[in-house]
Amino acid sequence: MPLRKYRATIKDIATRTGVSANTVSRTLRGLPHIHPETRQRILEVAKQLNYKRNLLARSLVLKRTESVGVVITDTSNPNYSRIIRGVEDYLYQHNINLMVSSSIGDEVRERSVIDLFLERAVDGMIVTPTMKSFAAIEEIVRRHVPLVLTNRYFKGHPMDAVRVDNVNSIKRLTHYLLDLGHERIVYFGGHEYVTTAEDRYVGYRKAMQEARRKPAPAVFCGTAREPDKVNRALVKLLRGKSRPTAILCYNDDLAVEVMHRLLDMGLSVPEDISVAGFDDIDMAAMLRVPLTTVAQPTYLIGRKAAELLLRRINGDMADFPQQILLETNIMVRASTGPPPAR
Amino acid sequence: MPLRKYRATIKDIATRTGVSANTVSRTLRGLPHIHPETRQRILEVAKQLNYKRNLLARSLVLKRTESVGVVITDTSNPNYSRIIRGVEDYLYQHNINLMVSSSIGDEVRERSVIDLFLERAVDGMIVTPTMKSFAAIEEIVRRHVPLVLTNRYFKGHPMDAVRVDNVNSIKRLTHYLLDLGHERIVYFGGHEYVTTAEDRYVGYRKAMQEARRKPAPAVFCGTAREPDKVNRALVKLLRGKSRPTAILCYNDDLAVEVMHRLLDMGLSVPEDISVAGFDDIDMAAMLRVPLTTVAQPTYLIGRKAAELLLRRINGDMADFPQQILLETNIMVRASTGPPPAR
DNA sequence: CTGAAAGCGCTTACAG
DNA sequence: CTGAAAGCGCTTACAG
Repeated sequence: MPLRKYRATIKDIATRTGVSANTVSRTLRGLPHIHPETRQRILEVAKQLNYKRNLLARSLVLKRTESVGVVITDTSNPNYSRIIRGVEDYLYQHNINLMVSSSIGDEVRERSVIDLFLERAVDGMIVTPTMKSFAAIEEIVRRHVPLVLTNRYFKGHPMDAVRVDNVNSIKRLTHYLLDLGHERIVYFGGHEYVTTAEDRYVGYRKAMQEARRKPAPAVFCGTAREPDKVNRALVKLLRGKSRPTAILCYNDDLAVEVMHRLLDMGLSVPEDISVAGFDDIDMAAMLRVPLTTVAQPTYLIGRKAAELLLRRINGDMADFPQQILLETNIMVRASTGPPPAR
Repeated sequence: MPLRKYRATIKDIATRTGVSANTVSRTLRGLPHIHPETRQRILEVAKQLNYKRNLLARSLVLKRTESVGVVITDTSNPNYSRIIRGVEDYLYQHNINLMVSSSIGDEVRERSVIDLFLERAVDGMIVTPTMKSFAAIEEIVRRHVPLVLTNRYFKGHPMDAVRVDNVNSIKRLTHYLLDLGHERIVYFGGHEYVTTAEDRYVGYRKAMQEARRKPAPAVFCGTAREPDKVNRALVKLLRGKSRPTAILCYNDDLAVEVMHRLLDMGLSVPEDISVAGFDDIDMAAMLRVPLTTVAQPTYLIGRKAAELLLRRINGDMADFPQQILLETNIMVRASTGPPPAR
């Protein structure tokens, strides 16, 4: 049994001031045509009762909640929490509340948190889809609730999205390795159903083709959260007849894992094998062997997504669907170098 | 102008089914005493209209929003975002929405986000106070909105709180250093108005006193976000007549900063000087010199806070005010060792 | 400049 | 088993 909290209402102020609720409401909202004395009395009583408006009631009539929902893979992962912070800072300026939920890459949880946001009548959503199902996303669209995707996107479903150009980023990174003299470069890790992993593989292939090298098949062996799978794939890769001289990892978490495995095996990075990642996580520069990687503007992704979403919420549908691609930076560090001499 | 979204209501279902709104409502909530045929018709129409309940309206009458607000220093900092994730996972099981806001250590922003949560009528809040003012927190209490603090607390204001025992944790860490033979140990960094920093200094002093060593004055020189201040303090410390053989840093971010400065100066860690931190951030184990530190159960702090908060929201005031102290772990790594021989 | 009434989409007694 | 009415705390036309 919840404790009964007293909360002054507009009506309370009205009766104590001897005016109507209408007048109180208009005064509180700063609308004109209120007699100065009336206004002052109302304001005084409001303060005295410690009045705070009830946004619930307001939202119900306005059909606008001034709240936005973010569904993201994992709120505790800095790659995502920085996006959240970017969203948050922008929304804060507009007095809009932010609800967050982690999908943890699980389509059931994804569906469930999206449904709850829908029931809660958020004005819009920003989501990094799990990509395991389109149903939940489709439901948002069907209900005409403004939606901006981040990081990933669905092919053949034109929707607003903010992300980096994964294809091009990895292409540049691959060219950098090619220029160092590498020939046997492998794309390693990630899930093929996630567009980021797929796009990165595409970028790698493009670079290889441009350099007239034969691309190697991608090793979609999962993420750092599945270390056993990753390890098996890595061992297999190294045992193959033509061992790669460079490994492009799906992301930094994986690259850290891979690099440490290699070092544990007694190999040297980058002397025996170069390793590169994606994300530029905090520890990348601090590692025993600082990691070459691609820096994503995560905070900015969040901010841009929030900006676009608010435009949509306010009815501005210009350039729909809009794909905002943000710039990445190749951070060259010690984990990559020329291939070993033959 | 927001686009007009169509949304089926209970009334829509009622008219199309030829029953009253009451009956629809009771059916949808799974209450008994509904004729099976009526129920089925209602359920069918609801599905057909793609009905989703409007939690806003529900909350208004129930005086319960099934939402909770979290105010934390910085949602993008893993030390905090893991707390959020702990809160989130627990709330998810109870179908409660989570709103988050960063105070960024700024009392104005803190006040403002708390006020918005209050207007939004959250059922309760979890906050890591900035400690720069008590007013915002007091407002929550005054309105009888359930509140659980995390990490920090206000002296002389008994409130529910979940945190680690900073005093004891640092005491143990200091004893470990004393046992290694250190005599000149310094507590470094943080702000004196933050209870965590203060408590850590107290813990250090206690250990020193127990070992009959003279505690050194704390160097409250701020956090890693104020690198210049920190650096000046560090240089001054090292130039002093009795240079410390070990530095206990307020947190890991600071310890990383300090350690790298020392290495840059050509000093060896831990041969010339030992360095320890607090938090066990991800990179701590991966650094060039892996960092000795205190691991906090951040996820669990969030989870426990959420558990306690839900109990309070449900009217269970047992053991109020409750102070939940969670266990820490001293992670001994390479950044600490015996002091240099004289 | 101000008020009475209706309504947002639900739930809750109260009848029948 | 079902319905009519009132009400949650606001805002919005509409009068005056």
